[in-house]
Amino acid sequence: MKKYNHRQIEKKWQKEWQKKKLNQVNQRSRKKKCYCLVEFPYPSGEGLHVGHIRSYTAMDVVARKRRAEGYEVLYPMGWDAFGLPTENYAIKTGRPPALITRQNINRYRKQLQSLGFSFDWSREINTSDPNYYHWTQWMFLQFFKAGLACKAKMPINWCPQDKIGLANEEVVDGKCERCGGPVETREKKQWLLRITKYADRLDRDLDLVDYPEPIKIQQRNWIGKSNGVLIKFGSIEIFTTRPETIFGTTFIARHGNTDRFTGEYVVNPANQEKIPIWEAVYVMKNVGTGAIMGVPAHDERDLEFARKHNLPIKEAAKAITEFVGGKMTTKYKLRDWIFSRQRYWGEPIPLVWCERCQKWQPVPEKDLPVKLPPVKKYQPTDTGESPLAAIESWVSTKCPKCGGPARRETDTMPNWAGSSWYYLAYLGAKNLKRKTKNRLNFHSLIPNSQRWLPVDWYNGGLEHTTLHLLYSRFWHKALYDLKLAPGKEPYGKRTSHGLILASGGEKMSKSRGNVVNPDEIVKRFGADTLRVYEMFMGPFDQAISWHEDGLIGARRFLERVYKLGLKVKSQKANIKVANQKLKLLLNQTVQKVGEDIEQMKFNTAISALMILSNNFEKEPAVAISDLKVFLKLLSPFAPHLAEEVWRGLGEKLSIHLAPWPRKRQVKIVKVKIVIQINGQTRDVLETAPGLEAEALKLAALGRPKIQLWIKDRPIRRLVTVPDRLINIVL
RNA sequence: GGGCGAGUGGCGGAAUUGGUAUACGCGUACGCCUCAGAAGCGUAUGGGCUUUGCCCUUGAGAGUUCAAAUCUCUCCUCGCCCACCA
Repeated sequence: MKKYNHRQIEKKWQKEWQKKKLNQVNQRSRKKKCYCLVEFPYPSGEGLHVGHIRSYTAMDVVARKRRAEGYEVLYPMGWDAFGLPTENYAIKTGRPPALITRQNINRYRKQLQSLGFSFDWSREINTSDPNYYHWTQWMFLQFFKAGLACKAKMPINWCPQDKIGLANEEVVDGKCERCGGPVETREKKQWLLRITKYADRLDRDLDLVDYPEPIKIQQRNWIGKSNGVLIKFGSIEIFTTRPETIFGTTFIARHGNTDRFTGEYVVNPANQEKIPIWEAVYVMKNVGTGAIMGVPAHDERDLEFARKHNLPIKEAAKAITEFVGGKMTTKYKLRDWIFSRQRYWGEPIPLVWCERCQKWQPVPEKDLPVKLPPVKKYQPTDTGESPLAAIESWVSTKCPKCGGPARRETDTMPNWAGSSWYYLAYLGAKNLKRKTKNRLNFHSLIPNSQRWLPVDWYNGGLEHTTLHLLYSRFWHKALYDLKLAPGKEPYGKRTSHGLILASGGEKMSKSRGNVVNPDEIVKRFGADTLRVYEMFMGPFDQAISWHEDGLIGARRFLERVYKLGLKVKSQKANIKVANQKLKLLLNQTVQKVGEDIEQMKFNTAISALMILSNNFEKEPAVAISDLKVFLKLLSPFAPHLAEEVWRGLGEKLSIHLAPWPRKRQVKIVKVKIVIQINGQTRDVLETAPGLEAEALKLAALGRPKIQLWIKDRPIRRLVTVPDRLINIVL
């Protein structure tokens, strides 16, 4: 075969790797472990997004490097399969969500497999599988029993025309996305998970993990810890972080729908002054105590409010020496996690309401999972309950405690539930499939968790920083307190990828019609080209636009590598030792690629590989061992092509079983020293390294170009940087 | 309103973290190859000029320094996330 035929090559090696089970992890291995995790996709109808590929390729590169470094690597994949779009599609088409989900998953799996990711497919999980949500429900019950779940009235978006509750996403500019009518706020009793109980630990334990600083900051801001003081103004207790400004208080305000004076007054405990009580829109109900002391002299919003309503604005108050009846306290902005949805396509909440006991009773563990019953209509009911409420035979049940008549909870869980513990589920993926699973307890379901947790490296999207990532940390901590999971934190290291935008710089979306289909690219250019392009296109953590032109560059690079393989294979003389320059470059590349992968600077890693292959091309002959080092460095990025060329050189074992190249010390024989005059580069000197400052000075001054610049002006100063630079200041 | 980022050729982007600005790739031009095209290969490619060489150039302006894309300050523009954070 003389031409780089990506279709044939990629299919061949994918089959071979699968047959040899190259990517299956041995959980009991004695080797050092490395758990690499990427956010599992929601199997939507649109198919795999090129953004998924960016994240998955990056971690695939890391996983492959770790294997080559001798680690036992777990790199799993699964499906975050519950969710609103599938349900809405079911409503539209009348087809069961489970069926739609199965079809979407099959498509996603095929797409992911076509890209040659080294996932351990024997551990595939699916959050909508009853074997999976069995345990999501089980964990919810543990939280319920531990007092972490409670029901409370919460506002929801309500469309009076369609008579359904709406997700935030379905409300566009205050209007219902379906009918365009106005959306109201309604109070509804919802299940809450008490994440606020963990606010302090979620904040504090960020010190224990290796997350990028902006992510830590964003989580801290979201949790919103603030130390302040509770002060009573008569019957109203306010929260302030600035107690010293109390003398400047000219009014008290609590949350209201409009700005209005209540007609009531209280006394300022600091100076016994009588001040009015107002209701104000700008005061937030959920922050602090929901009431503030208005200090226009110190707070701009207070000032604005006071101006608008002609309230007195005092000049700067004296510092308070001792405030009256105050109490030091800590408040958080974080709110409890609303855990119910009035929807069909989610995990049923495994509780029943018993009339006789007048209590919510947990479904006994032996009766788990509470399976989603088949329904005819997926529409929410007119009353805003989930479609499950319409199935009387399912709702009506017996109280597990007293045997009396009882009714099932018809709310389901949010999609964040299943994804909160999936890193654990991968460890027990094989057990989840077993028929005997009901006899397992949680500890034997998730084997070796002590050894395999925390996740060593978790890559995902920035948009999940304050939702999934925080929920999952909370879930883990709750499990930890119940002695169900090891360690305080689930994820040791977190990184994030930048968004891939369409070529115009806009978001890719179906409605804009600018979505790039990876299938076509794999077909036309090959999986390796797509992988290399996505790693080369720009800095990994930054948003970047898609440019089809760049694919051509990646493809050309791989074609040249292919040709290089043919050239080396057919060359007559077997070169054993490369020339000095090449040897140095080879070792620099080993170092550069290794370091760049660790820092996720994939674009410069590929660039270094291109420079090396360009240099190989210029040589009349290349040592086979040198080319093999290059191929090994390339193999995490372009696993199929690297394998093909590697085997073509006579190797019997897969390149992916070969060890990562070691750096060798190579003596540097020549350095370029920049000669500057007044900070401007005027000449470059090539010399042996280790030149002393005095010798360098003489060499520099001896250069004719430099002579011309200096003429007879006196040298005021000399600055030298060894083996790098000399600056002559005139 | 708050927070986090980012502004470098025609384009995507490099820059040893203060030490040759524009690596690598795309595009473009010319040449080779070819009956011809495509592909491939080679050379060139920030701008300007009075072109052995010189001057300018990292959003704008100032500052620190022998030396600034990099550090400091002021301003401008763009992206993302959150929200009336007491």
